[in-house]
Amino acid sequence: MILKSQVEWALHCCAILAGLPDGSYLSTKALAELHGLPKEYLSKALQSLSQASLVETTLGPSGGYRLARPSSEISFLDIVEAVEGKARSFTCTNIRENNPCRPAGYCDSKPCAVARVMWEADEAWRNTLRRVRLSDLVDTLSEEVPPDIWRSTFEWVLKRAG
Amino acid sequence: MILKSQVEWALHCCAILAGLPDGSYLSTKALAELHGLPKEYLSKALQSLSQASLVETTLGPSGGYRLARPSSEISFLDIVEAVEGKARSFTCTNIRENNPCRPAGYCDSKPCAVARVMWEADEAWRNTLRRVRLSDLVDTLSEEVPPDIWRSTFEWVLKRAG
DNA sequence: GAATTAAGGATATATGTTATCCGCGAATGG
DNA sequence: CCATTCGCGGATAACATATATCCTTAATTC
Repeated sequence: MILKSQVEWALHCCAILAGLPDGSYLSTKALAELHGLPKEYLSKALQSLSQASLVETTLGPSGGYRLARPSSEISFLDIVEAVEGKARSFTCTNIRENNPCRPAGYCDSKPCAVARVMWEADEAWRNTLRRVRLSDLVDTLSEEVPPDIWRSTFEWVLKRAG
Repeated sequence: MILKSQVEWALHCCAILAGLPDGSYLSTKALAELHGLPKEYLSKALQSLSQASLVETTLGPSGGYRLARPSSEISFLDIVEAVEGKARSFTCTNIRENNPCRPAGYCDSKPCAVARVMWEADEAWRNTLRRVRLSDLVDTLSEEVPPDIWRSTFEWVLKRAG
């Protein structure tokens, strides 16, 4: 059970977009260069964010991406689910139905007890991600990243933002 | 991010093994028939349980598997990790190191803030699974599965247990 | 000694992830 | 108006992992 690397990419990109001044956009090219990622493939992750309405886009030179709403209203779960999908990590194939001791056509009233536990764990995972906002990440980064790196990074970004 | 179907298989098999009388074993063949699963491939899942010392085995006719300890001392997490591995679902590739604004050779004091959140969610998932014991599953099943199916299933199993 | 079992290696197939390339239409700037 | 820049989506390929089967070996039972 391993998340796509696109999840990591999307989270880092959103953290950068959160620091953009209002009304400006940042292109895939800039985001790819900043993180050392393959531009074409990163583009797929950003398209996922766009389809989930987490970001807005504009075309042409000086076009690119910006957040569709304040970073305090975007959760980790929003971003993770946009890229990874909303499907649960455990899929129940109902193997209890193969039990040869079952009467034919017997119908279960509840989902399988095994699945219920696995889904509960899945919910715990999602709840943790739901409680963390993108703005929390930005706060943490602004505390932990050395001020000179933080500053020069956003100078680098602003030079490329449209 | 999807768990292997072997996780589902292992959990169901352990639930059956938990109902075996002391000292008896149940073979891969019986477990595969009971759940309608491919015998050879299910065998790989059971081997994982064996390597994790969750079950004990014996060879020859009337051989097979039994739990290595009481079902109250085996957690869902034990079984899931035996099959799925203990690696975290999120792997941090440290793309912050690719930031062109970083001084060469700069070393981070902490793991990436993005990774820390993702790992926290992973821990929440694991904690949920850690808190549920195999004996809890058996309790739930014995309440929910209709008594006649429950009984006939274990008659079926006992007929094949060595 | 014959049958049965778990264990593990080798191999094949299917699916999913990672990645690249291309063409389209929209927007920008000259 | 035109060349460039962009997001978007489709097609495709390389690679890894999951799923599945087959076979051999050694241990055990009867």
